[in-house]
Amino acid sequence: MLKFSIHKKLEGTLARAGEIETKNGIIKTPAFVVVGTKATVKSMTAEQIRSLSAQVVLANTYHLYLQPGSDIVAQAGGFGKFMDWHGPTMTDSGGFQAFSLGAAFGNSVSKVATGDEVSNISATSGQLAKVTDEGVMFKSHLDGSKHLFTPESSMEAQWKLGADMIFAFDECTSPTAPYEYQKKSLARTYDWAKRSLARHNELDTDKKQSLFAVIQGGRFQDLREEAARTLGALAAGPEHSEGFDGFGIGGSFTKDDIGTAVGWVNALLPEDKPRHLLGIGEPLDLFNAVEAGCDLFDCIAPTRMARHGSLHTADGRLNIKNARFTTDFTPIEEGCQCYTCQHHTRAYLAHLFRGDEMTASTLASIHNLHFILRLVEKIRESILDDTFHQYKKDFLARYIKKEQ
RNA sequence: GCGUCGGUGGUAGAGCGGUCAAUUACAACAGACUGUAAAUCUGUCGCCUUCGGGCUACGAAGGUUCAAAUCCUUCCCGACGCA
Repeated sequence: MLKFSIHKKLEGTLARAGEIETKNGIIKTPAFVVVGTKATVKSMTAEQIRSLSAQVVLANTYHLYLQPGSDIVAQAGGFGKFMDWHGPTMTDSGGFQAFSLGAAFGNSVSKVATGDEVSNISATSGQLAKVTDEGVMFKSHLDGSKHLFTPESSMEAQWKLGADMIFAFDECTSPTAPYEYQKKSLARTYDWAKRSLARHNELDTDKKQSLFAVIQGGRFQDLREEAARTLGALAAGPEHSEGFDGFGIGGSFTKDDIGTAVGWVNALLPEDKPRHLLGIGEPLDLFNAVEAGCDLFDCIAPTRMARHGSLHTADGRLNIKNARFTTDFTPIEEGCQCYTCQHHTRAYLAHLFRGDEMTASTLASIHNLHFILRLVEKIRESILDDTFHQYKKDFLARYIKKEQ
């Protein structure tokens, strides 16, 4: 069971800086959670993750359940030990795969909406996930075999995976889902949260794991607020220790309303519980979400972008594969303290990418994770010393739109 | 010297009379990516364009045909075989 303490609140906003204490260490919040879906941060060793001063690693239940199997991970002593990560850990419930393998499958719909999506829940061709009130029927993307995930089975799998913080099984809806569907789905996610909590309490009698409920509701204020109120009421408290230890905020927003919509939720959630914004990790979004009261963020963006050659700099992202970098013998970013920038040039990275060398992914991931981890660290410091607004303004003035 | 088979866009390699500016792959040039179906995916890729189309192209030069990368002749180049 975790302890969460708030050290400083930023006046006039919902932002706060604090600490989460887990049995495997302390997380200074706001914090960026590194994603290691299959008990590995793609292309990186645990030692490299440590060297970045990452605080927490999140793995995915769906993936580890399928391969190598939850029992094997349990035998290994949990996914953290399995991968040689001894700090705090989290697992996602598999709920996101209801979206990524379901409504999103083959539909070029992404988690962050543009706002122009057409409401649509009928495009079901080739989907690998089907949602019912009981749970989600997955067709494994690995071998096509069928697997039913329920709130109960997700809790059981996450129990075996052994993370410090786990998530209730939820339905992550598509940005294209209309209001009526979001409303119906929200009721289901609420029901699943209660089922998750019940099963979690049966399994975790020693309070080893902390369970986060997930707030859904799409882009609709009334649904988001309803979810925050109803699930917030189930938070653990002095007289009710078997409640939720934190909250995840999931589902879809547009980039523009990410701050405001998250704020609707956090204004209503119990203040003394950590809030994890699921799957968000671009600089602008991080600033807005912190300001709207979020404490934790996980995102695949830094590592996936890195593997695809898109690298963060203070002046925006650059595509290292562009022709202009083939003879650029400066670091990705002048002054960057990451291993990659301390030892290698843009030209070298460009060469590794063009040659499809595996080291390209590693070096690029080190850089992007360093960039995002340091960014969130600096955001935290700026809350503590009351310079958040200035820092946000200065950072974004350079980062947004400016091309190198 | 004789014979056989070949010479196609940056590369490899399809096409073998019209539907061919020419399949495909790679390379190249750009773009996308937010709880990882992702070391992935998308677009462009002869020149010009008012995006309708126009022009020049399949070793070179001629020729046959309404029509040629595709057929014929000669030449040049390459591989192999025989001398």
